[in-house]
Order: sequence, then structure tokens, then C-alpha cells
Amino acid sequence: MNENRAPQSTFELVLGGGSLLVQVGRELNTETERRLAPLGLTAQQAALLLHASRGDSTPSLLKSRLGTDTAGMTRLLDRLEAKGLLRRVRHPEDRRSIVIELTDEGRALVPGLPPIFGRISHQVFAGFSPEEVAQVTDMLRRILGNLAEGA
Amino acid sequence: MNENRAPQSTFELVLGGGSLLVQVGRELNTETERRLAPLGLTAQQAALLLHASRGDSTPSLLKSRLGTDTAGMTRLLDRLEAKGLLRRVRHPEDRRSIVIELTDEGRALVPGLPPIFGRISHQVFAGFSPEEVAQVTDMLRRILGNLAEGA
DNA sequence: CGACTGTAGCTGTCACGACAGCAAATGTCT
DNA sequence: AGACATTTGCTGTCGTGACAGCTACAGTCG
Repeated sequence: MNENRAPQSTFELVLGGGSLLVQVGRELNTETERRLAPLGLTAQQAALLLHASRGDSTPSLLKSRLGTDTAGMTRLLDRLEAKGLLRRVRHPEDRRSIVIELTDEGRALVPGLPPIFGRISHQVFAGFSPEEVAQVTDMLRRILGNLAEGA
Repeated sequence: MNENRAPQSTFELVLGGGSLLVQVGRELNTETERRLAPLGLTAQQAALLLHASRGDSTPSLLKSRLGTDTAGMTRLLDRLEAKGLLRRVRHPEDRRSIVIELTDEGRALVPGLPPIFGRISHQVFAGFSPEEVAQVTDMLRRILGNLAEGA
């Protein structure tokens, strides 16, 4: 752990909370939250607004996009609704379901988000060639696939 | 997000909670927790036991290893202490500080952990050549560096 | 010595993520 | 039609992150 030996580094990479992957993911999330703080939004909230503004507007659709579960969605929507950024409206055809509508206030925040996410990715991939970005992306997708299979 | 276009994929990669990196990190963490569940441990708890068993035994040292802050450490230790897996002992020289001692019960869990982490990394990197593993590791470190700089 | 600064841990608060359990509404299949 | 399985959203619970603020103790320096 202290000496940088190559052998079985694979093992070291997944050492629980110390896992590089987990750690990088968390740091990225934190950095995102810091940048969104001026808007009074968290990363999840911003992501939800962005997706909802594009039209995917039922909780179950959004939950796949955000990678959370229905419980998480419910509370995320609670908070955003409490802030007055969106409304829950009955789905006209399926009475189990709901449609998410951004309020004017919510809609007003959306244009500010892409630039922020853009700056973050610029920071994250500083010093990366486009090929390298493509490589990480690809490998991350493969890892995600490996994780999904096991489930 | 749906079509696989190369242009500005950089931006898409960091779309809030939908970020690939964040998502992969979370999934990996979840998978780890699933595998540790039989032992009654979470990922953080297992990681802490492993590190503590190696000798790094003060909260502030452990917090760097686990990538959490002092608040997180305090509660993590609370839970593990409540489970009877470790003890908080006064540091003999610095009375601000504390030394973490695993109990026999805690120590008994340690040998079972490396195999689990090993299996996880095997799953995560299924289909990866050693060179590829080295590449991701390297790139993740660079990203972590980029994130740290901004702070 | 006494004020200052820094460090180590702790507590309160908010936002999640994962899991389990639930009720209402739909769909399906016989 | 009627029993069953599925889907959708909600609630309760636990474990964490990240932040802010606080106390006790240490180290430094005038």
C-alpha cells in the first residue's frame, strides 16, 4: 500500500472506500456540487432539472437517467418541489404515474447548467488528449458492464 | 446521451449524477457492499478494519486512507465500536489524539476481507489486459490530480 | 508566562444511495 | 370476470459524504 509495487495492484485498486474509482467518483461529485452551490443546487438536482427540461418527465424515466432508485427520486422531487422549481402533475393516461413540470423558476436555472458542466469536464480532463478521453470513457463503460453482469 | 456521437462527449461525461465516473464509483461501492453484507460490514467499515489492522491506527491517519473527513471518521468509529469490533484508546503522547485497537472480534474479520476485495477487482477488470488496468489506474490518478488542483 | 495558531475529534445538519415494505393502478391470462 | 404478477410512486431505516462550528490540547513565539 505504501511501496508502489506493480504486482497485484489490481487488488489494491478496489480496497473498499480507498478504491481509486470510488474516490474519484466522489471527488468529482463534490467538485460538481461546489460549482453548483451558487445556484443553490446539488449535482442530482441540477441533473434532474436538465433532464426534465429535455422532456423526459416521469419519475421512472428520470430515475434511470440519474442512476438512482424510486426512493431517491421521490425525495429528490420532494426537495425540488419544496423549492418551487417543479410540480408533480397527474399522468393523464396512467393514474399510477406522474408527470414532472418545471416551474418558470426551475426553467430559469436550466440555461446556466451546461456551461458549468462544461467547465467541470474541462477541469477533469485537463491534459487529456481526445483519444485518452475516449479510452477512459470506453473502459468505464466496460467496467460498468462488468458490474452489471454480476448483478 | 442516447446516440453515441463523439463530439463534445466530454461534456456528456460529466452530466451531474449521470456522470459515468460518479456512476461507476457508486456501482462499485454498492457491489462491494453486497459482497460484504454476509460479514455484516459496509465497504467503509471493511476498509477501516483492513487499514487499522495494518497499524495505521489514529483516526486522522485513517481518514486520509479512507478519503473521508473527521466527521465521517467519528461516526464510522462509533458504529464499529458499537459493534464491538474496535476500541478507542487514549494516545499515550498526544492527549488530543486516539489510538484505534481492533478487538478480537474485529481482528477475526480481517482475514476474510482480502479475498473478497480480490474477487471484486477480478469482476471489475474482467476482460482487461494488465496494460489496460495500468492505463485506467494512471488516468484515474491524473483526474484525481486535476480535481485536487482546482481545490 | 500568555496570546496565537494549528491539530484532533466530536456534534449538528442536509442530501443522498441502497434496501425493504406498501398501496394503488394496470396488465395478463385463464 | 377473477386471481396474479407487474409497475409506479411513497415511506421508513441505516450508513455515508460534505460543511460548519466547537472544545481540548499542542506548539510557537514574543
